[in-house]
Amino acid sequence: MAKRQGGATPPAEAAGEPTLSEAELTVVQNETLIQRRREQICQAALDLFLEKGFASTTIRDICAKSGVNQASIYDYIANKNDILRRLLNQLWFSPDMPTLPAMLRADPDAPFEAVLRRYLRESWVKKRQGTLLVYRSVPHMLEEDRRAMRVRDKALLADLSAQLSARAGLPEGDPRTEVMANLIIFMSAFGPMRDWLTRDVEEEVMVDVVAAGVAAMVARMAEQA
Amino acid sequence: MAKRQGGATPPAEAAGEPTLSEAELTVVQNETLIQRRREQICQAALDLFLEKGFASTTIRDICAKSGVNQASIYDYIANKNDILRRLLNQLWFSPDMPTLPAMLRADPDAPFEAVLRRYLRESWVKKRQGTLLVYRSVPHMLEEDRRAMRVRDKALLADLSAQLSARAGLPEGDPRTEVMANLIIFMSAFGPMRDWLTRDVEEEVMVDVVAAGVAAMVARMAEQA
DNA sequence: TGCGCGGGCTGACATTCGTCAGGTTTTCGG
DNA sequence: CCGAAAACCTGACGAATGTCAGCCCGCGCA
Repeated sequence: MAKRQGGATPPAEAAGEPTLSEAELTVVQNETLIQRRREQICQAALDLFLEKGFASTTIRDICAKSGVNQASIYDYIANKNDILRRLLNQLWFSPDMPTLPAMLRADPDAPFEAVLRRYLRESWVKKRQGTLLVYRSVPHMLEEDRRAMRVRDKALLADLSAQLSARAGLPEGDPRTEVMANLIIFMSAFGPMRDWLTRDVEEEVMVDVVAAGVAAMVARMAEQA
Repeated sequence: MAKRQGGATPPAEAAGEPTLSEAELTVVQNETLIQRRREQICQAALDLFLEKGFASTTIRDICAKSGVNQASIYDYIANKNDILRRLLNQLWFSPDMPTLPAMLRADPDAPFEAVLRRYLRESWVKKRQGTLLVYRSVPHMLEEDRRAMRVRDKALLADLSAQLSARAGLPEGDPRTEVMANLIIFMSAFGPMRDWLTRDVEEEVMVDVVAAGVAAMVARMAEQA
């Protein structure tokens, strides 16, 4: 039987977003089986990475939790790092993970606070796991992947910064909008992460308070202009 | 020569803050030498933990970077986890690491924004490494240590929440002040962490924008009461 | 009924890890 | 200048890790 051989697919430029390359494997041929096994593997790995960290999670752990055999697992993923990359693609680069600047642009006449509230509501839960994974796993990512993440982050930042300038009537390139954009991005990303301390507060209350607070920050910045 | 034997000192309740217990070692007797070596070790370990993560940093790495021998290192620290605990004590539990509620209480008549700005300015750089280390190392901390961190975080949160209620004229226990306190804490903690994207913006500008923004958030919350 | 092939699995490899016993070198008071 | 105490280091042990070669089984087709 043909033994494992993996090639790397180049980043899918088509989607417009940079994507981390996922290895291609040619041992198992049933495509739907591959999909199903990969889902098992990635789900188990995500749980374990969040619980024990990437480096302390062993392939054996992942196999035990996902029910895939220690040898077979290499028919579905190329190596441990490949699992991480697949997770990052799902949780960070996925096109159906909404971004704030995109939502702002899509609805330029809606009030900032309303868009923000909608964005937060949609991404709150989804983002929690992704953000934790990303910021914990930075040291274990390949330099190339780290660069991809930074590129995306910078683009997002510039985009939001421009939107804020426009809405607040500030000149483009004002450093304050950049800082503000930075704050907003990391606020909406890390906010969910912090709720391990606030489990007893209703999600809706949290979203409302955050949205109102951020809107106030932006308004204050605009009136100081 | 007396061989290594470590006992654990109980948390130093005296300081009022919970502190992670550090192992006591009795091999080397020159106390100032111990201090110096420990500093070398901890500094090297901090750099490496931040760069490669706790689990992927080996004792051998730490020895190479600090110049301490692989065997001798166990004359100064009990084990790898003991190094982490010592770092957390320095960077997270240290009494000269300022906290916002303490500064607010110390100066109850000063305007919120001014205190906030002072707090941010004092803690911005110091906090960066500590926060990164803490949030990345959670999976590798002993459950007991994790609990200590959570206790401290909850206390800080409740403290700030109460201060905010008082200053904003909201009833104590209003969930919005808790969310707001949470936001502020993680904002001032994670803010510095994000500046890998914003190295080109002046620190002073950043602090001012953050302080003004947070103050606006709080004001908005107060006027909605 | 026999056979080929897709997929599962046992068992093991080369490394690397944290840790330390015990010998070797340095230091320094007398 | 000596000898003991203090500090340093060589070398190794057992355990755990990522990875995979190669064998096994069972299903569907002839």
